[in-house]
Amino acid sequence: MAERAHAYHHGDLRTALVEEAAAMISEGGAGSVTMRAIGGRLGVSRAAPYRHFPDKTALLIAVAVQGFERLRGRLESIAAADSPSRLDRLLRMGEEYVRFALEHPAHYRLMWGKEAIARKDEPELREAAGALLEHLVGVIESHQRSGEIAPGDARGRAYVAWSAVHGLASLLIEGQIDPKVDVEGLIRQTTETLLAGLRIPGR
Amino acid sequence: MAERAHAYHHGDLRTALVEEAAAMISEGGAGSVTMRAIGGRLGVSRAAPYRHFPDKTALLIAVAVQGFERLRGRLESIAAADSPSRLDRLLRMGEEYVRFALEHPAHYRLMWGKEAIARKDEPELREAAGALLEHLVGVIESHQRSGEIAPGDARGRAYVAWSAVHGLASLLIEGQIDPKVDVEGLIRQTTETLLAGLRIPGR
DNA sequence: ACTGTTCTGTTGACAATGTCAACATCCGTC
DNA sequence: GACGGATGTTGACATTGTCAACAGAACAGT
Repeated sequence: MAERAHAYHHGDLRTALVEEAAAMISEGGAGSVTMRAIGGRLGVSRAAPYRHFPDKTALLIAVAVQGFERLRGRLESIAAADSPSRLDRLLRMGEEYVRFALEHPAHYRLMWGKEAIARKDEPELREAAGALLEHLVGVIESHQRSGEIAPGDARGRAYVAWSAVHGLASLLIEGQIDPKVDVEGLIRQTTETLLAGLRIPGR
Repeated sequence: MAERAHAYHHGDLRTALVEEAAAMISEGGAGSVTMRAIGGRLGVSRAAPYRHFPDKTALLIAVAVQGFERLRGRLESIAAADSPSRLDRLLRMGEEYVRFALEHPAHYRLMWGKEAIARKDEPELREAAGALLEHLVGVIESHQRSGEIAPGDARGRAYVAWSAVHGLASLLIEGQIDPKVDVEGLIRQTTETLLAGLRIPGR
């Protein structure tokens, strides 16, 4: 039996835990998620989550994985949509990436593991982030074929692009950017600078 | 008696706390810093730090501020050093930034506040990061005057550059980059792509 | 030197939290 | 209907940050 979305006592507590934890993170940050609090909100006891996750970290990892999957979903829907030009499509993907982080700052922070996730190399998390990267590599390759990005080393160029949008997202949600700055303009400037650099053949 | 110069009073406990906390962070991450542990290592009680910092977060913020200052010091010494060409100097600054993060991953993580620092807008932290940014703006302007970077909006271009190096540093220390990748090459590729993009006038 | 004030450090206590062990309950299957 | 495993509860414990009450040290003014 692969699937069992059956209702035992609570219903589908495992799914409910992940969703409720994500909601609590959005409301009060990852620090506000305690086993007692999440249990209380779902009407179960503090130890109930331990029947579905070995520890709190595992629950938070599930939330982080969900975040990576949703982010990838948003980027893929942009990649799939028709665009006036393919270059514009790539720009919009970069903007969408940053916008996701701005819309869900605490969730995005959790995805990067700094806050509450132990340092262990969690394969689930690595895999979710890896899927995002693979999609980005594919997009880069597609733009290389149409000549808008210099050929060669698609993976390296994908890392460079990822660095740029992740770095900007991180600066923004950590409050390191002057509030007077035009955020939309900065996002656009970043993606355009990035594309200009990628268009030029490296060594 | 040289070791126990001060029986009851420590001497300069405040400074010792910051340095010891930084050392513990390097050894075992920010999670390994507890008031009891740091007190034990310094030979004082668990509550002694409260005579110098209002709470644990304040101590960690002091450590983070120290990190920003040291990073800025390293970048400034590169900026001040003579270089064959100014462009090479800028490349080296970017590489040095990433190298700092790779040498002190836990400390760098702490500087970005995700792990243990409350979400409050701590003016000290903001100021230390701001000083780093101001230095970067100055360097950008100097390169604009010599024509290696397109003119206009030096602050925006500084943010773009900061995003690129911070994003790469973040990806690297969070283990999101395939271990098989040549890290030095990726760093160089990132800085070169960035510079290529900055050389082209945006709108 | 005496004294009082302030700085610095200690100890005891408490609440919050993650987690485990023991127990209870509910479900599908023989 | 009984059984076994999955699911949930309660009690307990260690760890941790933090505060209150206390104590020793330095120092200024007399």
